[in-house]
Amino acid sequence: MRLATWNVNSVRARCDRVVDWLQRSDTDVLAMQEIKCKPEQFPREPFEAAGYELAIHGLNQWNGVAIASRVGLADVETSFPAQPAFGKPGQDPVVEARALGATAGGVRVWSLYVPNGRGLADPHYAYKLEFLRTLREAAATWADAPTALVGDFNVAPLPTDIWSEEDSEAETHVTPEARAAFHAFADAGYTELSRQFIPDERRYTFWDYKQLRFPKNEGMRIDFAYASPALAAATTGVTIERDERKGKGASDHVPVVLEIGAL
DNA sequence: ATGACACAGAAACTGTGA
Repeated sequence: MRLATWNVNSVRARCDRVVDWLQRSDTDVLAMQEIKCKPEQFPREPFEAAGYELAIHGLNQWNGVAIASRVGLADVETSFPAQPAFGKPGQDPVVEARALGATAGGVRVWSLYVPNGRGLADPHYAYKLEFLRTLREAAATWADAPTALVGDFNVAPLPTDIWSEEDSEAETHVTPEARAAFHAFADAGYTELSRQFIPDERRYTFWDYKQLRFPKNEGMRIDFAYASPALAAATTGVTIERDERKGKGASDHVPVVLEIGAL
């Protein structure tokens, strides 16, 4: 089975490219982030015509997560236990559309879009750390089953996971706190599989649209796949689909794909 | 060889992303 994660940066703007890649890559399950729409706005038809079922969680034009599967899709959850809410001062906090769980092909798949953090003094940064902490606590209770925590973690865990640690637009991605919160999933029994299979430096999953970042390979590795022990043992390979960043109409992120054998 | 921000809606601008 092939399981992928991809921050698509609007599924409506990217629909053709996403479905085309799904079929070309022979992917069975795709966890998407930043679909940027409500369920009723999601372009279901091309996915269903290609043989995929859908689970969709979106509240408005921001965030939004989905899972497409052609190997079954069951037991959908639209948040994890104790997932934190966020709201601007004076607004009611909302549990945003940043997590979606479903069982596909025998794997409990969580499509995750970790908050950006915005700035070190911004409440969004505390929200990001709290999101990672509560997710890890929930994940610790799932570790006995084949479980995949995949998505955009918005953390560059190693200095070599970012083209420049001085990039002010990514200051919340490289702090000791954010990196510790990322690595803590290992304490819950999980293995990050892209690192295990692709230890090379400067192998990024995101390149900003601005300033020729992609042709200059000035990016970040921020999309990851944490696996519980049973899933980690069954995974035989990982790829980063760098070619999907090329050309007009690309997302600023590319897919990360797990090749999974018998569980 | 990949190419000089993009997406959505509150819309001819702002919020958001990273």
